[in-house]
Order: sequence, then C-alpha cells, then structure tokens
Amino acid sequence: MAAHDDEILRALSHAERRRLLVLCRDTPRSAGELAADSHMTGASVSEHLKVLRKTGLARVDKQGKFWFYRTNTEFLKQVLASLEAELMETPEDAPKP
Amino acid sequence: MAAHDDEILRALSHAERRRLLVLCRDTPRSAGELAADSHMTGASVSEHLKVLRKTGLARVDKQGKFWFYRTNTEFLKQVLASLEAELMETPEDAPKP
DNA sequence: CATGCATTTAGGAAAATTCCTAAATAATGA
DNA sequence: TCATTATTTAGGAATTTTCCTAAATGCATG
Repeated sequence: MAAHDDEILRALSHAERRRLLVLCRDTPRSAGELAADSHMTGASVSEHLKVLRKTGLARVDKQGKFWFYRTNTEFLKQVLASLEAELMETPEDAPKP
Repeated sequence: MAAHDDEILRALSHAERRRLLVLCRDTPRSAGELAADSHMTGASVSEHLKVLRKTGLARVDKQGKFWFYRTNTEFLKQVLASLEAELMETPEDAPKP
C-alpha cells in the first residue's frame, strides 16, 4: 500500500461510494438505476462513479445510451489485502521474494 | 461498517497516519519520537495523532512529560474485518443472529 | 436530421483537510 | 519559583471534497 494509494482509500471512505460498489459487485448497473436508488442527484452519483472509475475500483461498460458499472472485485480484494498487510502484518509475515 | 464510520476510513486514507499506526502497533511511542521520525512538523504529527485518537484507532498513555501512543490493534482489526464484510460478503455469508 | 433520453461535465458555494509557524499548556527539576 | 522540555492548540492559507443546478455530450430512433 504505497502513498499514492491514499486516493483509493479516500474513495472507500465515503458511504455512498461503498454502497455503489456493493450494488455493482455482482450485477452491472446503469448509472440511472444507481442514481434512482440514491438520495442524491444523478450528477452527484455520477461524480462518485467517476471517483470509483479513476481509482480503478469500478469499470464502466458503455452499451448504447446506458453506462453499465461494475465493481472491479479482484482489485478491491487486492486493496483490502494490502491494507491489512501494511497495517497488521509483522515483518516475518512478509512473503519471501 | 455504518455511515458514521466514514471518519475512521478517512483517517486510514492518509499515508502518514497509517505509518504512525504501524510504528505504534507493537511498541508505544512518544509523540516526540514519532515526530522526529517524520518529515513533518511536530505540530502536524500531533494533529494526525489527534485524528487517530478521535477515531479510536490509537490511544494515548500520558506518563509525565511524555505522551505514549499505541495503536488500538483490536479495534483496527474489527474495522478491517467489517470493511471487508461490507464490501465483499455475499448475504449468505452474514452470520445468523 | 430533429427530438428525446441517459449520462456526464461545468461552475460554484460551503465545508473539511492539510500543513505551517507561533503561542499555550503540562510536567520536571535546579 | 524559573527555566526547560514535551506536547498540544490556535490561527491561517492553500487545497480538496461534496453537493447542487444548469449546460453539454452521446446515442438511438422516428
């Protein structure tokens, strides 16, 4: 977990964005569907989705008028694993090169 | 991981604060020791320590002139576990009440 | 091509974050 | 008590975040 990954953790530190990640984890969802399910404006949801995209936590698949978002589950797993490694692992736990 | 815990994740989203948590994880460290080891001002380190205190991620033990900080490892573990649960768990994984 | 729908981007205001220097507080010990 | 050391808090500037409304873009279809 390097310093430049602060951005990824900051992305995870907002409840709306975590909610979006969960919604798009198993099923791709269109931006409109996600916005409809939110207390926020479509524009605001779109901004949150942009943050998730930019950090690599979500990907978008444009199909015609619709933008389908899906969580990048593998990457998310890696992020959580390396956060845990950084914070909890004792030096001996570190894998040998 | 409830909405009000955004603050905790935001605290984790800064490299300096994660660094402080690791330094104080196994050995309590005085604020001065932590500041000496940082590229930042003592005042700035103190602010970061305040954030860690406020979120419950670290605790302080005042011994005379020195304030010894130590990471609240148990709580940190819980935070990481519940973050993972919120993001990765399928509904069936959820423990029965 | 014109219209409409889905979505994003622009612009902007309010609030929060980050970092610094300087000043305040707390504890020690001569 | 006075000076010294350890640390925090105050104050402030620069930057970022968050949310909104309004305007722009992309795509499909009559």
